[in-house]
Amino acid sequence: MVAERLPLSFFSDVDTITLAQQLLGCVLVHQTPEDHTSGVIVETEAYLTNDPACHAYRRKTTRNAAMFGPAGTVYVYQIYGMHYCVNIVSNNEGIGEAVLIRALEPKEGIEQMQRRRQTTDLRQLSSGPAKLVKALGISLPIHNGSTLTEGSLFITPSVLSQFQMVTTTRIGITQGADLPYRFYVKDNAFVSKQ
DNA sequence: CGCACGATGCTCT
DNA sequence: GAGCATCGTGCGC
Repeated sequence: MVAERLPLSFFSDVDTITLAQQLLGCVLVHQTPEDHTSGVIVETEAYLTNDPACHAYRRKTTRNAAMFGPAGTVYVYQIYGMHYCVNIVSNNEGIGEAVLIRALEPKEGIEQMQRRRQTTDLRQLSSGPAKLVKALGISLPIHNGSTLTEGSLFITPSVLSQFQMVTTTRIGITQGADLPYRFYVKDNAFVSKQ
């Protein structure tokens, strides 16, 4: 049984905070002819256009250009010189908002993920925004600016029938640190930080 | 166990 | 030139 990609309307018909909440339980998939890895999204953060922590807060630049694309666009950026993080762009074209994917529960292609992450510890495979990018083999040149309705990186519907969601402030930022824009699946072992 | 810190390079000021 | 939506290690308790 192969789950279908979520349609564009899943990303375009809701505001950014709602999308961040509704992405919990959905499955992020990287599928190429030689590779199939995936994980259940268990932690997200919303970044809004009027939010000082948002990369698109000031203006459109080379780095953040993908954030201004239509909902369902992929935004990948490099952080601390050595890591990469992946976002799902939300809201209308021209408005720089997105949802950061912060943690996955490993689902398919676990051996491949273990090779990429150089660890067999399932808890360490994708329990952080840069960890999951490495585990799934997401790359900036290939995926930044791509669309979830086409291409090798996509999202399929929720596999969690019922769960409790926890809302907190976001992790690792100084600006906008008091905003309650982080969401995660309660008691899930793969959330980056309870 | 938890906390502190260094790695490392690009982007924007 | 400063700062960064992180991670892994190393040390102290």
